[in-house]
Amino acid sequence: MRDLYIYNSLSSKKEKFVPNQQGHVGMYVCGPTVYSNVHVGNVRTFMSFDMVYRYLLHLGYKVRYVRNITDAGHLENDADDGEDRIAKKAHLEKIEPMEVVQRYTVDFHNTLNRFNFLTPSIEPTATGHIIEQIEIIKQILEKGFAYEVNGSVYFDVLKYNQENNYGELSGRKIEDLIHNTRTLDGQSDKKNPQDFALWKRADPQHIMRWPSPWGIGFPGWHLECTAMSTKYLGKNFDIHGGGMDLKFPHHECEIAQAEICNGNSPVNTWMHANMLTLNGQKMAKSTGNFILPNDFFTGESKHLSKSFSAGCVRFFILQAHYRSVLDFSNDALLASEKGYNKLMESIRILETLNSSLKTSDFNIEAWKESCYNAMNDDFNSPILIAELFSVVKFINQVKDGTSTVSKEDLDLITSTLNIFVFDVLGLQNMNQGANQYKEKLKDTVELLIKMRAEARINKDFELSDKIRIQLDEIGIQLKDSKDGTIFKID
RNA sequence: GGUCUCGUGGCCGAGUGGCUAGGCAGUGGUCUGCAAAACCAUCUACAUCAGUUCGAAUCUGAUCGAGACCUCCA
Repeated sequence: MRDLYIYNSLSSKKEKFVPNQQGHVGMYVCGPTVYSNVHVGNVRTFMSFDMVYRYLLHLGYKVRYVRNITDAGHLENDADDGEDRIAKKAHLEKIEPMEVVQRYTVDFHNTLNRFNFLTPSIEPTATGHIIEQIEIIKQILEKGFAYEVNGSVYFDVLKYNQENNYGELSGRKIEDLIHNTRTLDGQSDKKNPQDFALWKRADPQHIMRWPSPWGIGFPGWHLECTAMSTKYLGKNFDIHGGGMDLKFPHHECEIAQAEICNGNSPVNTWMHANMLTLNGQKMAKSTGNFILPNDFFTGESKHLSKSFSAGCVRFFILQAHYRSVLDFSNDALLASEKGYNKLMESIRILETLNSSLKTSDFNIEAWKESCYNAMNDDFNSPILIAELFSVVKFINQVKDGTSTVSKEDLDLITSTLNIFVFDVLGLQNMNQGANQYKEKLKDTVELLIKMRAEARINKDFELSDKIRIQLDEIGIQLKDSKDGTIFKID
């Protein structure tokens, strides 16, 4: 099998992926701050890494996939009086911060489950790692790269930059940062605006508070990822992922903290998933320009003309490369839905195909290789999907009798499609989950098909059309072919 | 204002110095009692201008336009 190449944000190049430990991969992905429902943009990022995780697993790697839950420390802004997002929500709703965390963590998991996500190996929380975070702050203070002011501790970015390169990931120069930093009110505690908080003093009214050597307070946002990635994946690990918008300053700060604390660059391959836009603008909670996953299922949104299945949405998202901006629109989703249904339908047809002695001009081995080549080239799911459609066409040709397939190749198509459609892309198999009702429904529809066929033989087209049209209205579509009639349920 | 990315046919989206992904929509055909589905064929492209090259949508420069980050954000 060929090598896997991944685009590394740190070098801005596609690089051959070689894990630290042969056969094992450590991957950390920045998870959500659980202060509100995840929107579709959030889902896209996590889906990108779900696909990465799935493909690495398929390649046979033992992957430790860590995706955190931020349940403390994420401030509204960087000013001294910046409010913790969770605490703010708790104030507003007059409930405990941990009730906020619980509510939206559950929502997060429910949403991802509907989109058929695999569960990460570890899903640690910031509040569960306060001790580890305090230990890191101590080390950074000891090494002289942080300073304490009024019960808060800040990372000294300018000092760090003397020996290291702050901005190496996002391609920024410290001089530009200094020059361009907007002055915010209430930043008096910091020596420089570029410095970032490792620990913040908690005001008496601040409800999220922990004791520390510097007084009662709470950890800074960037710190949790360093603490948890180091704890579970080590001082140097293979892949760190997150949304493009976290590249600066969040990931830059993570690198700085780890460099000082551990003495080396923490991550070999940085991966950044691009934004999902709506009306050409980034989907963001703060601007109100977003749609929630549930809107797809109900269809009740000004942006949607109808409801869409989770599988269809998943297909829509994976039809774009994870590093490209994807613009969401109802029309694009409608087009994807048709393509998705066509793909799924062909998988169903595949089960009914008869093999013959040999396969006519379709090279299954070469096709399979093309699928792997697509994924090995920086997880190019759109190319993979294009390849899948080439076999969809072939399947339909065999069904129509214009092509033939050998038993061996039929098995190879089936196994390869199962790998890429279900294991790698994570598209749900609508054939699965069969139950007694489904079986009975099938028998019922087949009875109607038989009745319609009889009506057609008797040229009673009024009755035959009535059966077909009324079934269609229910959402059951009949498809005639030379070999008889099959049906499809939307 | 600074840094970066992008601008592909009716829509969405790959790709790349010569061999014109794919899906959806359109058109013609096969099939059908009529349809639908499927299959076959087919039409729309590479923002603009200039340069490099035997050859550029792909490289370079300029222009215009869009977006991301610089402040919380997946």
